[in-house]
Amino acid sequence: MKQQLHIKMNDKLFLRDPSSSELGKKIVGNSVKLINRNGFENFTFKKLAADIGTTEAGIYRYFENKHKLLVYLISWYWGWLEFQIEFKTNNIKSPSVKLKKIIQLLSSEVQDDLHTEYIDESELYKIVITEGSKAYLTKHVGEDNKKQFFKPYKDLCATIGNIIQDCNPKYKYPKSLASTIIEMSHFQIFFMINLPSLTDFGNTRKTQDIVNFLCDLVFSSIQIKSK
Amino acid sequence: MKQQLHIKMNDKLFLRDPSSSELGKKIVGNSVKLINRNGFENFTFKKLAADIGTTEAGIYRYFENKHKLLVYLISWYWGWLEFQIEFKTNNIKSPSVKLKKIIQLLSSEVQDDLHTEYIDESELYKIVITEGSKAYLTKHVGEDNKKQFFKPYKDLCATIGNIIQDCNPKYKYPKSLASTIIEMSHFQIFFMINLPSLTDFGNTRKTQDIVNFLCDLVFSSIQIKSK
DNA sequence: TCTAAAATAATAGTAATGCTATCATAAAAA
DNA sequence: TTTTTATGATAGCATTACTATTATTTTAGA
Repeated sequence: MKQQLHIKMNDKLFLRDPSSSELGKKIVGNSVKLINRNGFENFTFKKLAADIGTTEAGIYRYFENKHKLLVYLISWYWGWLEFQIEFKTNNIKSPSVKLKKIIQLLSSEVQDDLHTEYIDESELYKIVITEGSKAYLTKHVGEDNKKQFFKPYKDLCATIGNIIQDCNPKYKYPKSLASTIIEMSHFQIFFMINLPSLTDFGNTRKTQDIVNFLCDLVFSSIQIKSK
Repeated sequence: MKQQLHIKMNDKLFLRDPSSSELGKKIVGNSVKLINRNGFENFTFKKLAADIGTTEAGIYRYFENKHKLLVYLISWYWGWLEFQIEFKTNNIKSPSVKLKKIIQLLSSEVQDDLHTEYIDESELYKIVITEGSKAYLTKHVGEDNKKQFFKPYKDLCATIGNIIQDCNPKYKYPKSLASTIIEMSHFQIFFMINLPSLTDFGNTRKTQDIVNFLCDLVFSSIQIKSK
């Protein structure tokens, strides 16, 4: 039996833990596919229920509403990515090499991680790009934040901020630079694909170009003031 | 009579031009207030109709749906801002001074511009920050883009990109840097207010700090390679 | 193994949302 | 003055976003 990876989730995000049952796993797994196919706005619990052969009410037993499910998915992704980062930068000493690796992980298409059976990370990555910001761009960010819904995102941002600090302890904006890296890695991908004139990568459409852009941005910012 | 400023809008965004009638102006003006109060998700044409004393059907005669109205508002803002930028950087020769001024305009709370009677720009600015990305983060970006819905945004990005080029003709990512400036000026404000730990401005909560951060980011990126 | 608890399925129902259609009236243009 | 155009009033309908009820199945504990 393969080693399974379990991401611990904030239990205020669900009514019943979806990872604890087959139905729950189907809800999460298929929601990823459906949101990807239809977009979050056109995604409904009724369609999801039909898709997995259960009823709307069945899904409401797991998630209060579709926004909580979205936040769950996005949180799951950030938790998973934090783990990936930990794993893949584990033996890197140099903070700048580490930072570069993180930018790469943020900007590159994800392969389905076989250590997680019911979530297809490459599909989830697409959702994070297109729907990710909708998790917090709401009137109720404040309350959601109090309930710690954005902890995995904030943790990742703090991790990256610390590495930036390690690169240059005098740099004044480690956290803002960290959130800029995270957001821009995804936005530039979205723009490159959908509104290419907002980027310099419309012709090549290579994520490597985005990595180069972000590395250039980050390292010129933090090194210019280091000596 | 005061000089009136008219922003020319893409006429595929509406069914009847809202700027051509009192009702239309009320629809646009009050939608800004209502979206701000309730958030875009909880905003409905029914509520808007009640608010301005008309009927739902009345509003549908102007806008096909609330998403088109949102895109209209956001486009209007970008058009208005482009004009502001033109106006306020008019006599500035130095491209880097110009760029700094633009970053300031993007990041600073807007005063209600009295040259536009029915739209409160300071309210609209809040919508642009919280709801702006929802205009394009959809499954139908592609079609919307073909209909030129995002032209004002892309024009502004091109304007900024050109100024960046003027600062340093050798800089490789003028457009991506431009879109980064635009997006980040707003995201950092949103984060500062709602998720302050994602920024370095949680204590001060001054938009000037965001301006400083972005200027630092931009000028170290473009000048490091200039001689 | 029997029993009780918990999870699921099936069905129904309700208020709100996102529209479209119709018709009467009022205002503006020809 | 007539005709077009815009608005107002009302109705209706399919879908969404839920909640509630009951029956049935699965699981866990004694």
